[in-house]
Amino acid sequence: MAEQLGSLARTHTCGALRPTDVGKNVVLLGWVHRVRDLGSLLFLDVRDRHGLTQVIIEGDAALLEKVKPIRSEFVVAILGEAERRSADTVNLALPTGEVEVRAREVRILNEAKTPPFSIAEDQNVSEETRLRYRYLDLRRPQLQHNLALRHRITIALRKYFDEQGFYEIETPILTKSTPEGARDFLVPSRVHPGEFYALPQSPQIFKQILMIAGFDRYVQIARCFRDEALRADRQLEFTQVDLEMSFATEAMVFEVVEGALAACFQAIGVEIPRPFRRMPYAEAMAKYGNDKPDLRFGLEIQDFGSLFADSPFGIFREAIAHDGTVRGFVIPGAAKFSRREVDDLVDQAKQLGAAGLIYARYTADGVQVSAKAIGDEGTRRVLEASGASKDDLLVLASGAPDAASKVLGQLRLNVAKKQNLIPEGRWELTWVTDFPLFGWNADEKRWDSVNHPFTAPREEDRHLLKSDPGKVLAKAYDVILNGWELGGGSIRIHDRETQADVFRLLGLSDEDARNRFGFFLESLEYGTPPHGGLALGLDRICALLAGETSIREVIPFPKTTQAVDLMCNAPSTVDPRQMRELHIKPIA
RNA sequence: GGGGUGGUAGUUCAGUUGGUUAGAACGCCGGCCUGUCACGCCGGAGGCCGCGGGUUCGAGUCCCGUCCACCCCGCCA
Repeated sequence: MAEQLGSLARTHTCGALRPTDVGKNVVLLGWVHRVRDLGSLLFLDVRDRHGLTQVIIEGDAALLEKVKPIRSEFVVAILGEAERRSADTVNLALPTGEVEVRAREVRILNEAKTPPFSIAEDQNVSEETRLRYRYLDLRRPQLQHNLALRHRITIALRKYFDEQGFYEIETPILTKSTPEGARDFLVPSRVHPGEFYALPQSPQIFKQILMIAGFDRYVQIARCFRDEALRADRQLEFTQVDLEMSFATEAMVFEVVEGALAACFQAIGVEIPRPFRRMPYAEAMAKYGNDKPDLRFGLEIQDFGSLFADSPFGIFREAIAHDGTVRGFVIPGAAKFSRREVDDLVDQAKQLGAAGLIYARYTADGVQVSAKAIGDEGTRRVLEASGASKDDLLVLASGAPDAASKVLGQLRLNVAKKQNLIPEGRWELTWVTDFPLFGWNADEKRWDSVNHPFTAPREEDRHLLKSDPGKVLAKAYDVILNGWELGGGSIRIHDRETQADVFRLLGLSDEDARNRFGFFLESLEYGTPPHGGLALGLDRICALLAGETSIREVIPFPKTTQAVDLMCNAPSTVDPRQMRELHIKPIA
């Protein structure tokens, strides 16, 4: 049934024809977008990724008979002549709308089953169906546009980094497992029974070794793998724009990365102001309860600890007496919240782990507070300090400073979303700097790296390494866009002793360290330049710039939150022979 | 592992306090139509109400379990 392409070559894409092409003999190759059959007059809209062209079939009974079975998504070749449309039939909605192709011959190159959802209609389809028929979803304008944008961003980055003197260098996909950090994906070795490769969580060690090797500036668009829970902004495999620079200071990394992101924004025609804002980690945690603050809206968290040290409200007084504090934020216009709405806020706070949530507001004849013991005077004082107007609602939580801010920070995001306080089309970029180097792991009673174990401490904090590790701040930084972590990095440790000190603090014995990173520790001793870098999440950049809320919309073949590829049905069982060859056996 | 939202025709959805034969739109199939472009008009087919139990005279609707998709927490150096 299907006819042959033969030596037929397209003369124009489906988005190309203009009035200047009128009179030309053309060959179009593409998919049938829509058929409009008017009896002895029939229109075909033919589509490819470049656009849509109207084809007219008229006055040729044999041809009309031949095209009769054509349905949406058939693949066709159109041979005909480009004609100007009469003034009353031009379609200004189409770039090709001033012309049409009068078909002389139509070849049906392939038929198509009726697709489970329409490519031509812009209808909502459940993500499950879209993922199962991803090849059809990819034909639709949204993903066509998103992947085109991703291409432009990727090209812009490669061009930018080349201009900045970076070499693009590849690193292994089959590499060595390093037990800290995310769960590794393991690949059993056939040649070495019982041994495994790991897929890289990031090319971290390799890029540092490239600095030791003298490559000075390295960049890679690197696939990374982490066997962790999936989210809207996290997939098992994702793409990092990984970079590293020798003799780099934090300021140098910031400048290079700001230029790279500016190049990305140019792909959507947006000029972003530079330099970006910088915010110490401690400030981000205090004001936004979060190390990736969304700065598109206010609702900043304020500290009211000093107002409640002698409060008649025991819960606040006690919190302060035990190194805690009272924090809160103002919800604009929320004074009119009903009992039910404020109860909902309190419930949310409790769900987020708060012991409770107190709210306060002005009323027609004074003030109101949900904890009577605070009293009118105390309520008036805190409302005044918060800057709340008579239309606003103040919410308060007490506890350890970070814990209180964390709950309020999450509540802040919920409220902003629900109250529609997040403006469209705003781009709020910021660096978050001065992360702590270590975090206390209460479960295992030891220090963990907040970033990774190769992150350098700030010089002024080095003396605290042994005496007070929790106070040591790192030369580490994240770059944040609209509440998403776009990337993070650090200046690295480049001397053997500091690296050994850090490993010791992390509870890694010399032997453990040797087993896991021995080759790397050894390499540090052969002339390592000071160096640092960062990795950007390419999927996240593309998603945000495409206006999407999930990176699945910029990844051609993503997995579900249950880590399944619904199109090819991976993962799946394998032939027992394959497993035997790999010396492995399922235990469940 | 925990919390939440959803699952009814190919698709997107509606379906009342549990009560006749489960509806709509688009799509699909057939017919008519010479200027359509979301063509129009006429006719038609299409349902394991996610799956399994239970309550009931009677379940799409109520209860329990389970599966799938999505969002969030934990997790993600």
